[in-house]
Amino acid sequence: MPELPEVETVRKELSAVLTGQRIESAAVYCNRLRNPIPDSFAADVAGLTVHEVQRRGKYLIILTDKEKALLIHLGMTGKLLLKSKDSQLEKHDHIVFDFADKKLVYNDIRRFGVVALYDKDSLYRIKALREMGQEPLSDDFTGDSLRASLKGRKAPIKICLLDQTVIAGLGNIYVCEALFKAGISPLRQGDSLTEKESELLCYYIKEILSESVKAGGTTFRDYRHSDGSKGEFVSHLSVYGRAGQVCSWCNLKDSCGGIVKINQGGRGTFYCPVLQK
DNA sequence: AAGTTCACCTGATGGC
DNA sequence: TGCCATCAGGTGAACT
Repeated sequence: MPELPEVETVRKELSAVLTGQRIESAAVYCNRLRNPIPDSFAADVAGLTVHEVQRRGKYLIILTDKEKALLIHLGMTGKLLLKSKDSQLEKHDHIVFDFADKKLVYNDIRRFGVVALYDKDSLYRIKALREMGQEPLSDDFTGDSLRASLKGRKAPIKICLLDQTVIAGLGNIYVCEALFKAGISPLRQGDSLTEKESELLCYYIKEILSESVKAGGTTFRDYRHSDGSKGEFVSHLSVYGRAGQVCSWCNLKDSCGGIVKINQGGRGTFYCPVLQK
């Protein structure tokens, strides 16, 4: 579910509400997430004060005092919801953090997410963070750096772009969308992109992600803002979830294309075979 | 090393 | 109505 724009949206919301706030107490209702939550978790986070909410790829990093950091990944169906103190516990609410006048609820239907507390200095020793690729919205992510990280990659470009060690934060929706905008077939070998194509792909990755952040992300099914509302970017999607429809480019050019759905690595890929070569 | 397949989990949807 | 198969925005382990 949540890719970079969705996680960034939640980051901004949590940062605005929780910075400077203290976790009065916490409760774990189900500890079976991707990694089991240790029994000491609730006691360990109680009393920590939020200093800053950061994002790296699809991970949220909540930095607190006492040199601690909460690491959160929303998996496929994770949500972080800010609720009033008197709100009721709902189905799939697994962890509740109580603040002075709010509570932060971690809800996750499929329980593929991650919630863990680390010492600040050990955080970046975690494999996923240590090996994470470039942030696509940073200035040092360029056509050249993208091409360099794709060097020697024989897997399809679609698969490469989903690899978080190649580039951080892209998921199935935005990979499909960026490849469409750049006119590149998802079937192309990763290292087959020319200098010009890498430049174009880099440009559209930045564009699609930043436009989606502006719209508060994409709610295709489960994703929600921290107030429970939906992300508005879904209406801007060109190919994802649009199998059978005529693509906007073909429509403009009056050619006979249609968006098709294929399977790559066990996941759906949407693209226009006429436009994307 | 890098590519591929599969498991993890719940719920929605569609065919019979 | 029920039952079954399939699919879903992610990732990491275990194969080749």
